[in-house]
Amino acid sequence: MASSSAPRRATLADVARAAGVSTSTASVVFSGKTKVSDATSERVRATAVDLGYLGPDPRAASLRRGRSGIVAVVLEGQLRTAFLDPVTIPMMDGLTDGLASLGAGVLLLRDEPGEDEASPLTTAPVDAVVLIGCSGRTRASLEVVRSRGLPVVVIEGDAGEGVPQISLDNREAANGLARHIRRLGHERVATVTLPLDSYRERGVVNAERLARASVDVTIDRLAGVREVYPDALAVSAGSSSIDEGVIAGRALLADSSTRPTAVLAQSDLLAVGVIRAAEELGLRVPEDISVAGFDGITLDGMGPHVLTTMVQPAVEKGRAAGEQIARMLRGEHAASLHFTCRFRAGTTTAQPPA
Amino acid sequence: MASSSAPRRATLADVARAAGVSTSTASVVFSGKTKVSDATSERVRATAVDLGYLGPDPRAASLRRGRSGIVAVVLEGQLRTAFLDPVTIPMMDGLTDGLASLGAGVLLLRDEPGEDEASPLTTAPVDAVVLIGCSGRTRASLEVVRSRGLPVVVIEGDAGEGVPQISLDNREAANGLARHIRRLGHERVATVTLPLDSYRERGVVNAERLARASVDVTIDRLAGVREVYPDALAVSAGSSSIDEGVIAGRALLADSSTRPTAVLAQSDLLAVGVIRAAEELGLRVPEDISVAGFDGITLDGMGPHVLTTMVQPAVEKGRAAGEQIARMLRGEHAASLHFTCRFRAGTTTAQPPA
DNA sequence: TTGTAAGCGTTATCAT
DNA sequence: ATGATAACGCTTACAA
Repeated sequence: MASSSAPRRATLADVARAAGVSTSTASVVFSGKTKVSDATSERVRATAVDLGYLGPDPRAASLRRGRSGIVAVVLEGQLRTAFLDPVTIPMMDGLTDGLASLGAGVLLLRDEPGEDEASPLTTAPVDAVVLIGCSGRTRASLEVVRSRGLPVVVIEGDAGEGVPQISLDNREAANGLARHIRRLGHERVATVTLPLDSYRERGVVNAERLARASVDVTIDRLAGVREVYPDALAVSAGSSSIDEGVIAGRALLADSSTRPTAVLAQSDLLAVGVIRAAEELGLRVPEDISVAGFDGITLDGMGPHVLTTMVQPAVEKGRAAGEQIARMLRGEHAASLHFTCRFRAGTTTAQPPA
Repeated sequence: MASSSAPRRATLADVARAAGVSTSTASVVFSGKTKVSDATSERVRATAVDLGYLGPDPRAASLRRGRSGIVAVVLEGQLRTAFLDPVTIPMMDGLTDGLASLGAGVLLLRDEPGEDEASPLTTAPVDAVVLIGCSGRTRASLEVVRSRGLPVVVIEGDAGEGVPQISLDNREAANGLARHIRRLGHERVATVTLPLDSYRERGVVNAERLARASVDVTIDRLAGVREVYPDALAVSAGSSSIDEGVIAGRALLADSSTRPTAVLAQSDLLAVGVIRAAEELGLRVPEDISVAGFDGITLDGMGPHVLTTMVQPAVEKGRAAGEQIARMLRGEHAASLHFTCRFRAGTTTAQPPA
């Protein structure tokens, strides 16, 4: 069918010419932005089919319009790592929702380890950028974004001066959880934290390590607990996962003489791990030991337990980010938004053993 | 600083003029495609800074180049659903890897429920498309993609005529697992399948339901098992998750008179659920009952068990898709690729009880 | 309802 | 090493 030498693709101009109309009319036939008589519309469409015209080229349209309809989301590290965190996915879902009014798609970018100068972020035809978990390497991305003059929103991170951010009441929520534990009568309480920095070292969090910590979420949630239990023993996990929770849980619970009666984990996954570790050691939850989490994710495979936790509005956070982006692209003023967690009493916390 | 009326952004032409060079020279200063004397390069860069030029506009560049550097990935349904499947994430990681040689980013699109005519896929400035799990609604996406004349690769799905696809030896692998079970001496074997279609109904899979099934993965894995155990009882799960595995497991194991000695689950998550159900019922795995999975994902929180399973090369599948896309964009011929699973003997299968 | 015309900001080719 | 020039394919005031 096709001729042998690469036949230049038909363009809107070709169609217009062949149909005997102006390019503007042809354009409008496809965009529907203006009324066109049925007759011409038909004729143009037919000619388009004849010539094998495949519809307006989005690249040309986006140049002309000054919009590509694409918003970049910059995630830390490997996709794998980012999506391991169960709150990421609902958040992304919310984001696509919030962006829906723009009809914008989401371009996934990872912040490259740095050496490579040509970050895709430099050359991607995006209208705006969402930065997630602005820590360490993400700051470099922020620089690129600012130097390109793109609208940007940061989720769970501090981008400083006038960058709208979507934040969570991490300290207050952790504090609330700790108060719940205190109300139950617990006195010996320990906490399992998320990683303190990109090195993700496990172990007891002392003053020195804490001073060097760079992940705000971790710092804030810990601060909230320490407001109630200033001397709570804290151990850091290598990541937010059940396995890490098990490791931390064993470390915390193995020695029955120093064993806490309650453990506050900084994520639900870690909490589940702590529960596993407790069960391994023959401890019953919550009779022998209380465990609370953080996030309020829907956890597959939890069995009969309902985790006591702080439910964070993950979808809403994402949606809010999307909506602020939409505002900025409409030329409106975008604001920082602060979300609060909701306490959920579960079956994993109770009074300490007598 | 900035003047009050919206000051048109500086363009490359502005910079060139102000620096006293041609636009082509200015362009090359930024792209590095040709040698430029240090002197001019410096001057152009300095002028750019002076004028507040933010670098070449990717939208214009992509029109001129005919490339946007973006590849769309179409997922079924909500992001949430797509990413619930633990193989999706490594696959996406592989995909971004495979695409890295192009410097292309990945645009996440969900196949909309249909009514909305203006699918983002119609207007997104993408160079190519990857379709995942081509079932049902995804076919509509395929139509759009073809009518736009975009290069496309399908993962785990049949797009027919000349569309490169990345496939897995689902039937053979399931068969291998079943043979492993038979070698161990099992005779009463049941299987838990993935959903049969988009209705995702749970329950016994009879001939009638099987005839109406539309998900190839499910059909093929079941076929592989039935080659070895033609009469194996099959129950379908509502999704690939631990909770669904528990439900199916209870149904299968509750009645001790009809209880199978081995259960082949079509995914690792389902297998974990079956194991939970077994333990609930006081059955030991693998002493009382053997359980095998499928996928070979790294499963957080599995404890001491190592699942007997077929490890599928998820990352490689994604990478392969990316590489085929890269070939097509270079004008080379792209091929369909077939991947095979690798058997992994774990601790969850053994001889049937005596 | 349709046409005219002026870009959108860049890059590639080919000279010089 | 640099410059002139021609696209790239479309949208949108504005005019008719």
